[in-house]
Amino acid sequence: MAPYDKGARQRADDRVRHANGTPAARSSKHRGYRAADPSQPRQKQRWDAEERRGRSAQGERPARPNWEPRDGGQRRDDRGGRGYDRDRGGRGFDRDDRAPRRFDRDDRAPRRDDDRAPRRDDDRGARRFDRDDRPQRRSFDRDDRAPRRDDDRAPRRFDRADRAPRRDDDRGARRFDRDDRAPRRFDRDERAPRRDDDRGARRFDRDDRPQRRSFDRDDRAPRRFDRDDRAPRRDDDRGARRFDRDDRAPRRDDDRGARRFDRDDRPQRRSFDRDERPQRRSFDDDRAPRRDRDDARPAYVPADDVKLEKLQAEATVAADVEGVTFADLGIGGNISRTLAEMGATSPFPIQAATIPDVLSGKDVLGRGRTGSGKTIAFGAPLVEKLMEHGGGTKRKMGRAPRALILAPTRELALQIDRTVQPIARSVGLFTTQIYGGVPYGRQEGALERGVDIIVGTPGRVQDLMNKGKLDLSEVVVSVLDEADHMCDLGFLEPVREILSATAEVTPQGDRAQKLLFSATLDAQVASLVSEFLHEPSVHEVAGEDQASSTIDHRVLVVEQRQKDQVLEELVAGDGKTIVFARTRAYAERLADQFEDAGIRATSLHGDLNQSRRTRNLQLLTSGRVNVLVATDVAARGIHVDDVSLVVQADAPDDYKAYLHRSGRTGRAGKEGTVVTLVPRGRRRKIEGILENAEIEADLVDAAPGDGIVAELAAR
DNA sequence: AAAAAAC
Repeated sequence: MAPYDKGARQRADDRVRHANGTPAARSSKHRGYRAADPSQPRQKQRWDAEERRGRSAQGERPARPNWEPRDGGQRRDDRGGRGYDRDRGGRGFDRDDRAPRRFDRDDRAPRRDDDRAPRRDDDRGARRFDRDDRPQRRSFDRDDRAPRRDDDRAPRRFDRADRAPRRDDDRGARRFDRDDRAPRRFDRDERAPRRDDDRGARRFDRDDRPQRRSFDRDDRAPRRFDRDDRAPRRDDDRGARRFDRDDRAPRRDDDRGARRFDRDDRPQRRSFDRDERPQRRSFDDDRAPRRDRDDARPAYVPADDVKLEKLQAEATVAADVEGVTFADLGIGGNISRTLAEMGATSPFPIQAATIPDVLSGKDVLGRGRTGSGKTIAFGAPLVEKLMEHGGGTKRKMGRAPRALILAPTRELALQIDRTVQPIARSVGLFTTQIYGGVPYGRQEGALERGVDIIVGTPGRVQDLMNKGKLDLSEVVVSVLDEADHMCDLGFLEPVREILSATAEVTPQGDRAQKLLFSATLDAQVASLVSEFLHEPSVHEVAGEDQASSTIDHRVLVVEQRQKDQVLEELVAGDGKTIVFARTRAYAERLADQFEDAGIRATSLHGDLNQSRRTRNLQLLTSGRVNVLVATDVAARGIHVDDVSLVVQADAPDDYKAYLHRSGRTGRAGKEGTVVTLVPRGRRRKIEGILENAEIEADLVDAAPGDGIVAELAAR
């Protein structure tokens, strides 16, 4: 099949070039601009016109990284690249992006109407949005189902779509709201799957473990010993409440479950014990503590083992929560009904475990894979809590928010709001999103009117705080989603400042609450815990630490120079695919390459403006594209239905990244495949990562055209 | 080292 954008390459070749052969920018306003030699007649007049129409005014793009293959590089130069999205408005930038527009156009028409009205009222229009969205989504879904249709028209339509980019762009911005709405869908989807995971998968994991075990044996041996030591403590402290994980499967389950905890928890302890060394192996783990220590503020020094014990998690077993209702847990009627409408008819293990503690006013650490019900696990009780002693301040103009939920990425913040907003609205409370990349106006306006719950990302929250627009002094419940990640360098400081600005006690004199959640909650949060939490209870879901048994993990060892081709073959299948790349540039380049190969693909990374980020993600969720090439911005928390394949074009940095990335597939009890590509030289590294993730996968040599590649692509 | 997160 002929690449539909073949002309682009051709044209690119006609451009003025730098000495190194890199196509020069076409406008003096672009970086890298190089005037054409007047003596050299332009080869194609047509170039300008077309350029203007399709990609003119694109943002400038930094010089192409020298490591970028020339082929892809050239093509990329035609499109906006890094930098073009940086601008907040984002409007007007869209033009640059071909991929998105093409696809968007088709769907957008419908949505547009809906978009407008809502926009303004993120906080309030919840209902309205929902209504509007649903119809849309459905239609989208339908589209998804008819892939063939798309395929047929794909190329051409896309091109046409290109032309109406601006319009799209303008709306793109608004669309945020709409996208947010999508919420329900997500929620529903997430839940269904989880349930399976929680109940079924986990057990599977356990079964799987034997394997891993053998796999890990070498390294883990030491840990086991530790584990043994710890197990007892845990029991002692916690009495293993309802979960006798230890009792039941002391052998294997315990080992594994415990181990994981140990691993996570240990960093702290270890840092204090002899254990420190072993940890290094799991680089992730040992890093956390160190980082903490490097912090300006006093390094976290576990006063004693008691404190550490608090980090020991109580595991909830799915079977133990069967028959339990939200009402049983203390959630009121309105909220319970709303949850049911969202598809959460009965609590999942993590919810059953954390809700009572949150309602009782405790600080809570919860470990649950995104979508395992984590959002509701903190969202529902948070709202319930605010309502309980919200009393008089309700709906008061300009009231200060009383709850804050922070997430590491804007997309995740949006997704969380989609779940929390309906819950809050059901009892008359308002939420608002505070994240970067979008104009201040609406956010500030919402704050002026008064909101109850803030859902956002650290940067903008801090920004508005410093500008005096956001008063956190009345925040009595703070939530950190992906808490361990929020303790990464770059996030920790802002997070600390934000938490420091929240209330210490409630109007009733109780201690303000802090809730930390993550699928990979570990000692990385130690410093934060010691600084802001008070005797937190720690929960996890038994077996959740394991990659779902419905996920097939593969590692392909490829020649570096054949990697892109292998990737192209892998993503050519029909299923929804998310490809993870280490850098934004590579993600963008791969998306371009796939598109040029006739594969409907788009990208998601920090170099895109927010409107495009939102839109591109929507392209995948709606099924208008099959492939999303993303950086780790999409690794955590993002839920997209029916992702059948996750491809790691670059190996993840650590086991956590592996777990989060692979968690994008294998949901709803469906099968999922995770394929990781590694160059020969990196075999060691990936083996270590798999080991830490407790995942077993064979490393197989692969080259373009190999049967294994075709087999995996066909899934 | 990169990515994310404010402008």
